[in-house]
Amino acid sequence: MAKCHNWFHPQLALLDIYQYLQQASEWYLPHVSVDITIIGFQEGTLKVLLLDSGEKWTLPGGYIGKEESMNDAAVRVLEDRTGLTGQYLKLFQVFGDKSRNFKEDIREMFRQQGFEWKEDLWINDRYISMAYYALVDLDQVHPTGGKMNQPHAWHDLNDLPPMWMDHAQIAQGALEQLKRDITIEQISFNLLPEEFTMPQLHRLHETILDKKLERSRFQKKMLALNLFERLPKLKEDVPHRKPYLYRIKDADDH
Amino acid sequence: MAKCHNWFHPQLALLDIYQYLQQASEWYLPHVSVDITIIGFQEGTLKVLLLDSGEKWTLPGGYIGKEESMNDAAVRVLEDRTGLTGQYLKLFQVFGDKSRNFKEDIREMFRQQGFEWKEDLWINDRYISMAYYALVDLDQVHPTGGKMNQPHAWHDLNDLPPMWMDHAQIAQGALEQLKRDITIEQISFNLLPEEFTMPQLHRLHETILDKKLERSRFQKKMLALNLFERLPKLKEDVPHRKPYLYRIKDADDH
DNA sequence: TCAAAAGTGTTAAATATACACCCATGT
DNA sequence: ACATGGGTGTATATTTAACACTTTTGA
Repeated sequence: MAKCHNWFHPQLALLDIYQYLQQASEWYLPHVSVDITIIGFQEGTLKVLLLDSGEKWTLPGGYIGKEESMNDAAVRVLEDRTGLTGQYLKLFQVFGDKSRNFKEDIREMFRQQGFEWKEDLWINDRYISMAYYALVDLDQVHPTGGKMNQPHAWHDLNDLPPMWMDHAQIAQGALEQLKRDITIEQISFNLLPEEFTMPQLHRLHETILDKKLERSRFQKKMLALNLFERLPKLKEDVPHRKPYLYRIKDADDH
Repeated sequence: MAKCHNWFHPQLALLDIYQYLQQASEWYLPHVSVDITIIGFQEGTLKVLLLDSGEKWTLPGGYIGKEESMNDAAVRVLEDRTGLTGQYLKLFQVFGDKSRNFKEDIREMFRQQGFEWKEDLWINDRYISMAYYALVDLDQVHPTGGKMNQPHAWHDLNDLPPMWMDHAQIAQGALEQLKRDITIEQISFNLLPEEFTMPQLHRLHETILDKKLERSRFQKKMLALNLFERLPKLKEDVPHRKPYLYRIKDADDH
């Protein structure tokens, strides 16, 4: 269920790996992968969930089953990594360059892990990546590392570590798409807890767009959308005047 | 070079067809196709270039070569059909449903054409469609029917004939994307001749968005963009006062 | 000379912007 | 009481919308 460059785990025996690759090439569509930029928001910065693959990091990804719809594959991969369903998830771009393969990276990884590398391995193929981004409430996520229990961590989306292939570019593309999207439709609340305050939403938008937004105007514009309903006040943990809590209005009926 | 359901031509001998299918499965990535909604504008209505495949019509399409970038494949298909390069061309959606195959349609077509149908034909597979739309100056296009010289025709985009599979849905999606796109970026002029008038552009936007746009405001907004430069007047063929001609300013340098 | 289409201007409404003011809370 | 952050109001600028007026042209 993991991606071409994420399928292994140190504990796996040699046999298991080649067995897994054999099975995968039977179950999945060849030459097509799904990569997800899972975005969270914590302590005033945007985070992205990455997997540790040795020297470099990768986006969580997977393949599309031969009997599986593309979107279902994306939902499956996201759930596998975060344990969450029903999250905001959107295909935002397709990376289809002919030279897009992980051959050299995989060879290096095999060398590091002491596996025998073969030219005709399924995962050496050229892949078209279906690039999704997902918005999650970071505090709700308990990353599992997927079925393979891979090492993983939240990284600053604006300060990415060395990443494989074009994965840094994909994550960057996700951020740019997110910037465009929140100026048109109201989706940003997916990054916040179910109950949130306007100052929180305000800081979130400033962080995503990376620019100052006038406080008064932002609040009025958001409330004028008539999408949120006000609840009693927020108490705990805030040092000064307690802001109102809001949540999305009638999320189910429309 | 043609699409799974468009690859044949009545003149082709039986041998040629199976030979072609054999070659195609060697040259192209499996399970992935490229379909293009080629949009033109004529006599106040939006047109789309369709191929005649017997009972139903299809969008022009093709496959991605194993050594070819996805976008290059789209450019190639578009040029094959229209003889044009450098047109506005954009991936707008991916259709990845698991049940997306042409099995029954192909069987019916084979029956009509008197070919022997086989269960394991390459073209019976499930396909993920990379859906592009292209904007062309209809008067510049001399549709060739592609390398296969298939029958083809311009159809009204708002009054589509019976089409294969989800091709009507794809064309509809292209139109909806175009509506969204022209409200944000100025791309509509790609549907007009190189030199055009503001009334032409005005009618074009009204047609695409399917609603009245106030004439005065539209003209001022367009000119305020500072994207067009005014030329001498349009003469011939117009019945009343002759409008100014415009063209895009500095199309090359920016 | 008149109707139709094109080009431009003028005013009112709606929105965006900037900033001011008051409220609640912890120190 | 005062500094900080939150909530709201008000004056101004900008943009959008509606419509009026003038010009050109063919019938």
